[in-house]
Amino acid sequence: MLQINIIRENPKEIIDRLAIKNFKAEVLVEKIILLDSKRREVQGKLDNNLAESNSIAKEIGVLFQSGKKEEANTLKARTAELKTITKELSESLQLTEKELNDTLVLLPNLPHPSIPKGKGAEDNLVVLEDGLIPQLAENAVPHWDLAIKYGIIDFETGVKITGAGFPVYKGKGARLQRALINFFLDNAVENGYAETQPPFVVNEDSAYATGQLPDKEGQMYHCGLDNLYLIPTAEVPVTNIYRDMIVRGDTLPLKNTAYSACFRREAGSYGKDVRGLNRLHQFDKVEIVQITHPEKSYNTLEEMKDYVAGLLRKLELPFRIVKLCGGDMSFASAWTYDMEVFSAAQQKWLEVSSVSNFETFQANRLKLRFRDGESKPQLAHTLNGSALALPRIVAALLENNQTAEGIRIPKALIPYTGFELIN
RNA sequence: GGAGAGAUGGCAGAGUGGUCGAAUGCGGCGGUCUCGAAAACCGUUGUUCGUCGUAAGAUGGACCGGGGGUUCGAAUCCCCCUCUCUCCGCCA
Repeated sequence: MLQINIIRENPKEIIDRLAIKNFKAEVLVEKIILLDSKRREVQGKLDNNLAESNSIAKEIGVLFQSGKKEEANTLKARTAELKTITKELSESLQLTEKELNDTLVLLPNLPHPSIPKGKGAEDNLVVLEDGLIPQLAENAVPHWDLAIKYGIIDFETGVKITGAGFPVYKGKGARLQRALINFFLDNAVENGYAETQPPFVVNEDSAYATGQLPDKEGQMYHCGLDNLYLIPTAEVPVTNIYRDMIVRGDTLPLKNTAYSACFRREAGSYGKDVRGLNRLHQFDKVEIVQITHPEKSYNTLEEMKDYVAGLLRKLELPFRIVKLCGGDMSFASAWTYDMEVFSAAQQKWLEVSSVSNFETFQANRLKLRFRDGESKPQLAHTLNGSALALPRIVAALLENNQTAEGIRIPKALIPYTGFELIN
């Protein structure tokens, strides 16, 4: 959520910058400015009313104690009038505030000034390509066929026990999952991220604070009986650790990593994009989260980007990094890098990580602030990224490393898997 | 699932319906003392929204889990909700 004072001070700039995200903000901004000034006007009146009521109440108290009942009763008559006005005003204030807030949450985050305008994925900027794209043998097959061939991922049994998008990993497939999770966590810890095990289910407040609610409700699995949501990413519980907090400035940056299963309804997805491991309802991911000082967040973004690139190099996967254009960026992000791995049998780039700086957009809803010395609390910046999401990594590993003897495990991973070959 | 207790400032913990944003202790910050530190002593110590001000600040409002109500006046009384804790039951 954007801060109201920024909108109040530079409405024109807000509109222009949101246009980069192909978002037409004129009407909303106008409405917000109007509601904001109404809010302040009403609040001023209400405050004056309450001030008068308060002072009369005090007078009455004094009069009662000195036994001047009649005078007290005269004053009571006046407070009755004030009371009606106060009630009206505070109802009006509540309504205005709610409407203002409801409108405010509709505005996406401002893209960083360096973000190019663009319609969609085709306008993203490739900032780095790394690794060699393997030349596969004639008879190379996509990962869903390899999964069956080696008996490591069982999609059909997943359908039986749950439904499509919930595969069962078996044998070396399951072992590979566990190896990747440990590999990613160990790397993150070595890089200064504090390992965390958050709940996989969150309450409404948390889902709201990180922006899943109110608008992306349909993307999450909901436990109606307890009104809890299955997390779509560890970002939600991990970032919420810091909800409603004012931290000391010298404790920044706060760095956390967490493994979690992620649950996504993926309503509306269909077709060949969902084949095999490409898009699942439940998947595993290791997430990295940082809370930083506003002045340092863009250095941090680069650092996180490089960190993820390092992981992909260790896995010996060909990848590219794209800087998303305005049109392809998420609602809450100010700057996003996507990391895409080349899956050689599918001949496709698969997104395996997304690293974003949200600046104060999330912190504002989270009420996550820091204080430098004695100064006023100030909103922190939040960043997060996948490091990494497993299914597409597995897809690429299987496809790119297929040989006549079996699937070769990258060197860095062998200590974790305990085997060099899936055969 | 059953029974009970509770929710107050960073923490602990008081608070006959009026002068309570809230005692006290701890912690934090500043100072005195000291070569320095500890101890002791003194002072200070929340968030948020208006208005005025370039600012420092001044001033008014709100906030004692959340929401309603009673009252001239609510941390204090009433109702609803949420959460936490204890005991019993069940159980990884």
